[in-house]
Amino acid sequence: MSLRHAVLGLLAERPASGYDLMKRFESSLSNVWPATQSQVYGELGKLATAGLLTVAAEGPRGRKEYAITEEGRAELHHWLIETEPERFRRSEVLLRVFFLGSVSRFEAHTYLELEAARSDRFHEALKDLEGSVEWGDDQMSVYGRLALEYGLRQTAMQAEWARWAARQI
Amino acid sequence: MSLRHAVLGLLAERPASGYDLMKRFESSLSNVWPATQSQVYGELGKLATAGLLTVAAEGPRGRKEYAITEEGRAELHHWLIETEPERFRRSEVLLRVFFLGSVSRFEAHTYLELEAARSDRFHEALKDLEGSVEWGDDQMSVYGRLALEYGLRQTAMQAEWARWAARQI
DNA sequence: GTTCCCATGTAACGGGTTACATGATTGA
DNA sequence: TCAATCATGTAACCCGTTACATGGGAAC
Repeated sequence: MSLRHAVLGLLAERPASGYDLMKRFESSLSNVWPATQSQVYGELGKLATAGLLTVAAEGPRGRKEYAITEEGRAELHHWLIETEPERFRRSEVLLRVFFLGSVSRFEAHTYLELEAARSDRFHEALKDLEGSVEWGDDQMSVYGRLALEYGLRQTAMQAEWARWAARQI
Repeated sequence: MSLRHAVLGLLAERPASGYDLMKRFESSLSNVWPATQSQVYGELGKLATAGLLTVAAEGPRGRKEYAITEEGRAELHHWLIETEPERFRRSEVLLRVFFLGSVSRFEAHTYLELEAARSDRFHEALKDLEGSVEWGDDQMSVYGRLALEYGLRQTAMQAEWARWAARQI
């Protein structure tokens, strides 16, 4: 049920149309909470019906600009502060590790080395992203940087673990 | 589409009934790939129809013991070695971080410290698990330990990151 | 005038969760 | 005999993905 909060969170910063939101999902939230166009438009409709958003303005080409309401802000705050986030679940990488006993040691070793290389590549991609984004003083820049640092630490840890695991075999 | 591979992977070790599989999902895979009872029974039916499993034996109370076929093993091997695992997606913890600008600095700081404490608690729970499991020489023990080490490193990294992030604010 | 970008929506499908429904066997 | 455990299955619902469908406005 977090897509609604992602939408509320983005609109809390400033009003936007569904189209605008999609771009922001793609540019800043894609690694954290991806969403498709049909999902976003659907959710905007539901949130407006529920009174957490309003259509603040209508523009050309049927553009509807949504703005968060007081109830919307209250719901966002409630979610952020008073509810616990879901712990991580479902890792395809780890699921495979459980079954490495069903292939040869050589294949298992290769899998883990490959996984290390993939983590390195992702780590580098995040560093490139860090270098290419124009970081400002806005909300998204400040907190987006914290999230990116998490990604850097995560990918580094994954690569180290995979190399360690490969040595264990 | 990984539930089918989880089922194949468990049955590759030894034949089992749906009921047996559920217990194994709960005891060893719960942190990596949780599954519900209705999912497991449904998947067993589909896999048997597709010829990746067979009903090897029937027991009391309508018990059906499933065994993996050669095609099943081939599919498991193909998935494990020749396909790429999905990279991590959707972190509710990080989604919230993006929106910490919409609450006070004090609340943002508290959230991150709380997150650090939650990571510590999960880390300790994993250590307890490590101490309580009877580790043998079987496939699941060897590779399960690698997965558990990942969890330990992950939770440690999360706690460190959250404390670092709290200091940034 | 044609191509890009802006802009919104619907439909079909698949996977996951929860709840419902049923019943046999074992052991205290 | 009663409770716990073994054992299988179905139905409804929600969420996410992919594909389809449509059209206005701006710039060249």
